[in-house]
Amino acid sequence: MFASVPAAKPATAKKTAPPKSAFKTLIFELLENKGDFSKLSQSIRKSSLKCQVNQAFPKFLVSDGTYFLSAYFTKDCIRKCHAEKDRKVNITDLQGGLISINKWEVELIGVNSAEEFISYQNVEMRLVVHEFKALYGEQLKLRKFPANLFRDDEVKALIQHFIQEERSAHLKGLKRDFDASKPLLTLREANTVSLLDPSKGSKQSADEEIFSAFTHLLPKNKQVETVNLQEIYVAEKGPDALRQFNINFHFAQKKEVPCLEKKARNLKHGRRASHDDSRKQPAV
Amino acid sequence: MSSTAPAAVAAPKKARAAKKATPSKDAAPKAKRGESQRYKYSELNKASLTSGEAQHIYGVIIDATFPYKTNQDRYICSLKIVDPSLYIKSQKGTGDSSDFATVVLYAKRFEDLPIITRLGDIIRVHRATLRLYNGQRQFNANIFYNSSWAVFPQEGAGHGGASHSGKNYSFEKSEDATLANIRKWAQGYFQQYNVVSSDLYVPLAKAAGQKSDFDVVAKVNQVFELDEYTNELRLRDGSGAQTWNVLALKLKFPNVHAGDVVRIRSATYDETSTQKKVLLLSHYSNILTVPANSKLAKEVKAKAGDEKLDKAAINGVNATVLTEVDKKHAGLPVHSLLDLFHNIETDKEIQSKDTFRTQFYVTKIESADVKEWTKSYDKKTKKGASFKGQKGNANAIYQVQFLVKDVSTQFNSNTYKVLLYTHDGLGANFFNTPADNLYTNDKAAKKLQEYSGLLTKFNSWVDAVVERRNGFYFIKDTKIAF
DNA sequence: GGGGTTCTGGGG
DNA sequence: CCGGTATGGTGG
DNA sequence: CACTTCTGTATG
Repeated sequence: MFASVPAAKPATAKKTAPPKSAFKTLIFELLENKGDFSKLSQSIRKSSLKCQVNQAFPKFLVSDGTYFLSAYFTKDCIRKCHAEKDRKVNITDLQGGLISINKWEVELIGVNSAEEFISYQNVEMRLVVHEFKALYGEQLKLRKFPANLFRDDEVKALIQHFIQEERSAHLKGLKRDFDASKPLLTLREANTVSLLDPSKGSKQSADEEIFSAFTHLLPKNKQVETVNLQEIYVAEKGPDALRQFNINFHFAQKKEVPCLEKKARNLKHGRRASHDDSRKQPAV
Repeated sequence: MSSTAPAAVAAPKKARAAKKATPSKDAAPKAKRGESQRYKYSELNKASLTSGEAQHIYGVIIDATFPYKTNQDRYICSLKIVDPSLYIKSQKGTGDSSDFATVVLYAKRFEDLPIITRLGDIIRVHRATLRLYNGQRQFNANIFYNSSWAVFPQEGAGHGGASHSGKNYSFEKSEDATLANIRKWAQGYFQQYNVVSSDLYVPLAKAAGQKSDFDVVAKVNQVFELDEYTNELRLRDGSGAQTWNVLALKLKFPNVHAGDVVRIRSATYDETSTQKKVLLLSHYSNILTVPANSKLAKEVKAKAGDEKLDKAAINGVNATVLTEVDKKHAGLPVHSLLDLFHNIETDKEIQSKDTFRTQFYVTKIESADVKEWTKSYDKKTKKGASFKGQKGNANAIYQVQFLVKDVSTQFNSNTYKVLLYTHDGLGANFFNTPADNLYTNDKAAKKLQEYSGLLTKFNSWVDAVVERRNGFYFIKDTKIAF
């Protein structure tokens, strides 16, 4: 949960209590406001998000202790944390640590959910980080296994609801001059009403393609610019490291050791009698 | 008969795994020539705890995890089994934890482990080692080395329909009796005993209070297709009025059906869901169906009951089906809108039929003006005329178009027309009120207005039978259920 | 082993 | 020099 | 034949 976010206090009076997850509250609010971040209450927008970094690469995943989503950094943000003289912060070394995201925003964008697993039905709530601080001292007593926010039952329903409203608004605004004199060739043509603007000359048979041109999803050119994480990785660790990272996929290698937590763990070594070998001896 | 070595049976189905399971070293496989028994099966409670030798066992499965990954190159499937020498005798109340054995199967690949979908199926394990773990008899088997398993369905005779590790599996003729015996015993056991004792799961009413993960035994009241990958199961066990929701991936749990009683191995209470009750699963969680004729399934079914549909429940929180289909179509297969409007162009099978069951939600109803939902129908000209300004209700029929959508067409830009045109009698009872002049019949108009609102509400679904006539789909034998 | 993956990040 | 890979050895 | 274990070599 957020450190200072009154996440438990939705701007609008709701019938149900807010969920015990900052990210879930956030997506509730954002969808309720049709993706308009500026409409969220100031107490939410100006709060800091204290998050655990679940993974730094190849996607930067942060969790609120319950759910994780993907975070994106602005150019300014990267520049600032790389400029720290004494304690330069490497984004890609934050895995396992805590960060406090002090300046941020969220936006609703259209993506391909077949490729982006931090999304649902081609909708993603994108967390853009303008400014953050690494919290080295604090302990990580957050939930160990956060879940994908976009796999939550209620979040899915919420996004479905959003899409459905977008669609029916679209449908309502569609001027449909049905030319009865024109012969209908196929059953599909006779029975299909497309959301696509017929005046644009688009083919009526939009069977395969994906429609996500909803008015409240930001197009690419309206999104806040963020730095590609792979570029950050190369900048911080060099091109060799990236190559090594990719090689590690070819033959799955050892688990990457989070930079921040690999110190205090040389104490335990006594291989507990693992019983995954029927020929090994001792019972318990 | 020639008393030769047992013939290895070619896998009857396509093998799940790519490995071989040729008998390898250890204990039993020392069949002297002339002897026909290479494997000797130990009763669960008599297998040696001290020898450390590999042993071979048959057991009845009463619980199992889904095969899950534990690190870069290890997968585990852990199960509970019983047999006539070691089984849970308590019918209710606390069971004795020593009254079953556990089996832990280790493998390098997901495909090398069994996916257990039913309680009561029989598992055979070759070359397992037995040890005591937390007071339990635990059989460990390294499938990545020389152990192997085979799972035989509780239903059916012989060893057909078995799944197994390796490319093939052996089956000696003496095992016919072994298998038949344990099947018979299991049958009786499941009918007389609860099998899953009450300390092995918690009532749904107590789910919210659980500190960590827990198991559930409940009836699946409904399987709702949430999206192209996911079903939402509606569970009840009679311990409270609530219906619980759990998301179950279609691919992972393809065999869960409405009406089944299931055991969920490992769920947690979702503290973030405020609008409905939700259970969360993990990658090691499993959903196992409890045999329908078992004592346990019957008890749970009797307790769970059905959740009746009422208008107040149509609040957008849970997806709700507002209609019911005439029982005579119970066997009619369901087709998606993709089938009805797209695949029909190429699929001969669909082209050859004209009546389908289908499910959809309504994005818009035309006419937008409810009073225009009915017309006065002229049989000669086959035209409907508005009742506006008219008296009486001569030849009243419904003429309503639903613009609809479903999971299969979720991403495309289309909405599809499904018609309620009652001029030939199709769908005449859909709205539970005969077609009438809605400019004069205020009561009917009001009722239809309410239906209109509920049908187009988010999470409202229509389950309908449609008939294709002249290139259009007409609803029939379907009515709103309240 | 009553559990924690991932080029598999909607079987794992 | 470390660790992963390829190769030969082993039991069934 | 598939698996484990040991050894030597190529690779970085």
